[in-house]
Amino acid sequence: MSDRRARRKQQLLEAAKAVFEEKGYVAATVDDIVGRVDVARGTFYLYFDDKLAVFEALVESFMAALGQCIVSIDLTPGAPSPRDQLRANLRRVVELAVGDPAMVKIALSTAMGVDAGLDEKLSVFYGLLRQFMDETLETGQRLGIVRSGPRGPMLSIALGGMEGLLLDAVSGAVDSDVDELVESVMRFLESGLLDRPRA
Amino acid sequence: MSDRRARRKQQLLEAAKAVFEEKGYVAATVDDIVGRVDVARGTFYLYFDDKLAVFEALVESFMAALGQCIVSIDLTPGAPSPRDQLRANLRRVVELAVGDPAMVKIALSTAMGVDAGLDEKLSVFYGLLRQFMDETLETGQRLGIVRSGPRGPMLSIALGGMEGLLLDAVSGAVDSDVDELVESVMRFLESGLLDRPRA
Amino acid sequence: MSDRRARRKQQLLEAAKAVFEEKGYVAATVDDIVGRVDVARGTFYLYFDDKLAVFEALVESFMAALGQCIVSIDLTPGAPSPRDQLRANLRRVVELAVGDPAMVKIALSTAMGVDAGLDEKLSVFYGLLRQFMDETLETGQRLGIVRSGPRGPMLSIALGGMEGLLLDAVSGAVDSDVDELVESVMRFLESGLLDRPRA
Amino acid sequence: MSDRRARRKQQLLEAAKAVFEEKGYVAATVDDIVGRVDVARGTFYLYFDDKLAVFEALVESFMAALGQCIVSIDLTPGAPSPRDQLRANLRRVVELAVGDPAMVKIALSTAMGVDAGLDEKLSVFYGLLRQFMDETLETGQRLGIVRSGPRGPMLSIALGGMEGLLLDAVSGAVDSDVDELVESVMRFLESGLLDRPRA
DNA sequence: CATGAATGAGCCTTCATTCAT
DNA sequence: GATGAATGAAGGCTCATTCAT
Repeated sequence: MSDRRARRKQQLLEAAKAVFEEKGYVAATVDDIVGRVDVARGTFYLYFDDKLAVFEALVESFMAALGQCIVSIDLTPGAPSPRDQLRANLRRVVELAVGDPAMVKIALSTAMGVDAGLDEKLSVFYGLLRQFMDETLETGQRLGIVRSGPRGPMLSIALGGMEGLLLDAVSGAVDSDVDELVESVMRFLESGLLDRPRA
Repeated sequence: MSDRRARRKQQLLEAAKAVFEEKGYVAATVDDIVGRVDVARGTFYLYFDDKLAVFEALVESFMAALGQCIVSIDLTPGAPSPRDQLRANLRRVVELAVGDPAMVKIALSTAMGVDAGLDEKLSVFYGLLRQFMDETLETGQRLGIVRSGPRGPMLSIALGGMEGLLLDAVSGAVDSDVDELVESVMRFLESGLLDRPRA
Repeated sequence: MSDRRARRKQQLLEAAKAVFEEKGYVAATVDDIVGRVDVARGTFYLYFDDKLAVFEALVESFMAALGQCIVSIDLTPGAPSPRDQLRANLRRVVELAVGDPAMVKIALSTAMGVDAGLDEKLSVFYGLLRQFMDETLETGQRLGIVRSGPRGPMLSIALGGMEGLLLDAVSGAVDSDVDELVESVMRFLESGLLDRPRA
Repeated sequence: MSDRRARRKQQLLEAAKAVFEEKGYVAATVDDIVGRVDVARGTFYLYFDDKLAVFEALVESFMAALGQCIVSIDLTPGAPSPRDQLRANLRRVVELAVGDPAMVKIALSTAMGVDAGLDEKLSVFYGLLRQFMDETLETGQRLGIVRSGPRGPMLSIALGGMEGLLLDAVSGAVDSDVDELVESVMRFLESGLLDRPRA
């Protein structure tokens, strides 16, 4: 039954996720993974070509989910304000992250440098994300919603800031309440960290 | 001949830095390192206990340098404004990073998850950095220089943002002009990304 | 349903023959075989004890067929000349070989060294063949049809020569016209390769 | 010292030769090989890239030696008769074979089908050998030394016959006296197996 | 009869580390 | 100090074979 197969594959994916989170990709062994599901080593290879394949499956599906969270700002009259749409995007991303802490750690701390092929895919993904955000920012600048100035550093800081916040949230360094996280980011985007500089 | 020893050790450290940057800690082999210095494999072990030791030496010295960059805000009358002191701190960090791109990549992309012992040390370092910044922020809030509100998320975003910016700078995604990088961060801290929300 | 069984078994035998020819015994997998018949892996084991069993079945049936091709020289008066009987033997062997090129390749290139048990059986078969030929040669020598001298090397060369010719025929290195092959061998047996040595 | 290395490599080559002869390439394990020399498994990989590499080294050096045995027939006046030169070629080949029985078994029974790359090299070698012999035969035919007729089958039979004889010689099925082996082949080449057919 | 998921022994290969020279 | 040959633990992967359905 393909049902059985699907279940087994899911078990292996989850076991792999846990193992990768705990030990990192390289230290993780196929034995660790199958040990968690209590199946033989060979079984693993019935479902994945090799160790890298599970890792890729995990990261890619997470990246796909992340991609789903982010939708273009709708500028048609009657649509919610860009600010609210941005907040909605943020909220979806934060919810995704908070709902799958292990994947956040895996994707953000161990995914790069694991394999040339995967690195390439991740780079492409990050590149697309960055480009998408860049276009959004450009539109925002035209509309006077986003402060003017070179967008490159803004993007790097904003994306890095999100990564930092999410990582700290899932690792318990900051409270992982979705509303609070979203508002924190919004405040940072809106007013930065320092109080209004005089003049 | 302690001079000779020191030079050899330095050669090995630099070779290791280059190799770690190129291949990541795990994929890097002791052979790669000694091959660059054109020295026998056994020689490596005359200078370092094991592979992890070089890595730690590199990361720790970088962390130490980083620690030197950051000095407490001097509130005595007559000292430069806190804003200028913050900017000076930032500038030192950015200069350090831009001056040693390889270490930035190593410390920020491959350092975590490599080894339990190293992870611990890094955590401690990050924890101290975070705590120091937290106290700084607290002072800032008391003085009305830093916007009020929970500091945890602010810290996570700010530190993550710095990481993101520095990584993108050393990898060429954004221009690595020190002044521009410093000003970008300052603007982000001062006004965020979005323009003044109306009302 | 013993008919159905027989058909299935035949399908598997033919699939195995093709796979063994292409990849050799060791590289061939049970999966390759069942994949060709589009049958599940377990099914294979309903018809054969193990991988070696199919191989043996193939080789043994080929050896049996080969054995059928070779009949003792009939010396009764009125029988065809020994030369013609030899030619007839040869023709049957050549026809068998040309009609089943895959088995020729399998039996002559990959059969030895595969498995101790099979090696034993092959050795026995070759031994019997050799012994039979030896007796035939002896008779021939007594009748003055076969040149005198030690028969061992003659046998080795003649049998090896046949193998070489048949292998080259089925692999396309020499033309595989039955008549031509038979006559080539006859000429070799009758006059060797070199022209009449002078004096 | 490179001396030590050379000795070790030689030991491993000889151990590998023995193992390949006994078990065949595929059944042979690197463990079998190092076990014979009583070194650790890793040591093997200091001298050869992988299991295939030793095998290739063995086969190629044997093929090279074989190539050395065969020299073109010298037709200049005053040179020994072509027949004697042929005999000398034969003798060198036989001596090589008798002096290294294991390699004969390896090269003639297990070398094909082991690896695509090696197969290619062997095919090229056999092809060259065949072509060389073909040219020699052609010259012989022009000079009236070699019987006329299509050379393809003659070559297949002669080469196959040699293989058969050498294999049987090294495996003890026929006496391995060099002179006798050479003369057996010469007789076969000169007069075939059957006695002079009448008329 | 047929299926195909599961098993697990076994092999190849890598590489950090040691140590005799 | 320096060398580099040797070690051997460890892990990825394959595939013949079994067995519950």
